[in-house]
Amino acid sequence: MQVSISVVMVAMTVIDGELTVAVCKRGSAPLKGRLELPNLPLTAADRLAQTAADVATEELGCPAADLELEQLSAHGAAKRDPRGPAVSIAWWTVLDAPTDQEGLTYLPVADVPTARLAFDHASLVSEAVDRLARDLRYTTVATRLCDDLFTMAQLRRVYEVVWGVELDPANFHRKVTGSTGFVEPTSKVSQGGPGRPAQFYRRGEARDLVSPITRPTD
Amino acid sequence: MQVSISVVMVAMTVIDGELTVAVCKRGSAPLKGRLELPNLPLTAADRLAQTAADVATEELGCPAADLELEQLSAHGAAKRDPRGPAVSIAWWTVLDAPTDQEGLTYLPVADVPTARLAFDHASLVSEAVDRLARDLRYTTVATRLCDDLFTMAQLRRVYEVVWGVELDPANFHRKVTGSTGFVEPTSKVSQGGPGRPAQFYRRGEARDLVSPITRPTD
DNA sequence: CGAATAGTGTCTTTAAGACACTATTGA
DNA sequence: TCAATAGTGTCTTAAAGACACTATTCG
Repeated sequence: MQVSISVVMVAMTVIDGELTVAVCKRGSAPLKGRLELPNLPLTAADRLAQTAADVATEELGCPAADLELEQLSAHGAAKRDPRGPAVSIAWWTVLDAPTDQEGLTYLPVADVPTARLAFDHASLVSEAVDRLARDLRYTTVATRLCDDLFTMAQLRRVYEVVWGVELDPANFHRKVTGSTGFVEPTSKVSQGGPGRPAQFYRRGEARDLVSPITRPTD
Repeated sequence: MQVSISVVMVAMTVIDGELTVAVCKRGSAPLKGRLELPNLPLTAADRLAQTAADVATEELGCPAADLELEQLSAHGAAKRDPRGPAVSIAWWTVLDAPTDQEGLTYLPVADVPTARLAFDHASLVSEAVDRLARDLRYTTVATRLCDDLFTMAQLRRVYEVVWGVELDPANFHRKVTGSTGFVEPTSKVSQGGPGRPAQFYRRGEARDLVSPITRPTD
């Protein structure tokens, strides 16, 4: 059986202390005008990863080279598209800041249940948020939600926003700096805010954490 | 673009202290006679999970109701099939024992690199083994690699085979029995072997472990 | 009996969590 | 000065690992 395949992207970023997801308005039928996740049709069978990169570059307005895209899952649907049966392959990624791509908006994930996203996109967001929350424990993905230079407090706020908890600053600092390859200290310090200036860090080489960051209320 | 989709299954089980994967011989071109993973073409776009269940039932000879199938990943290939471009969607599962389905053999995963599996199936096996090794830490999947009734030593051997390590029987016993919902004790005890008879356990209700089983040499 | 395996007790070490305390800035 | 935030010290508690020890079977 021949089906058409679309590649869908769940791109998350933190804005004003809220976890948000990039969405755009559908420009054509079916469900014209409804919010949906950025996506593109697959144009060649051996271009799965390339099409995901294209979605990032063209729909998200962010060069794929700056991102780490990860495959999430594949879903089938019989009548998504009037032209025939379709399968969607979902990917996810995180951005250190919202892009200002034309037509793209960032929807707080807390508002997704009431935003009536097109097709099964609401469940894809929920799947991606679960995946991100899990990956925060075992990987260094949180550093990709921060700027190139970030303070320990900024990194900690990523965990607090995604997990919806408060973490002890002292223990978090010790845990992160004690995890080989998580962050690298720089000689720069923050300035301007209240309180003692904080040291800036940048991403370390590690992708996986040897010992996980404990998520409270486990 | 219209492509054909195949659903591929990586089914693993332990035989004689070795982790093995179910493979069969290709019956048609291309690569006729080469070993490959069990698979079926997708026949309807909204039947992704159903087709995976069909592969289990028809190719593996194991009713899908007895298994937990999990999606692994999707891969594209331009010239897999001479009839046109194709995408494969891989799933994985574990069996408590090899099935005796006609034409199916169980290949030790250690032999996969030299067995020249068709297409990208060798990398799918490697991806599934990694996933299984990871899931042993965080889930109760190991109980599905055992019979309905199993001893603590049999459960421990699953970990030892997949991880390729030795675990302390005393600490393993305490950790597993102390993990809520992992196993349920029965009143039965083993008999016939050397040494003190062991208590039989059966699977508990839990799917995820509150606190992971530590993998040595982390 | 001794060899083998099951299972418990217990000590040591490590890591997490709580939180007091010091450090350094802006108002 | 105080309020605020950064970061260190240190105590308590929980869990992992090592391994001695007991329990129960077979040959």
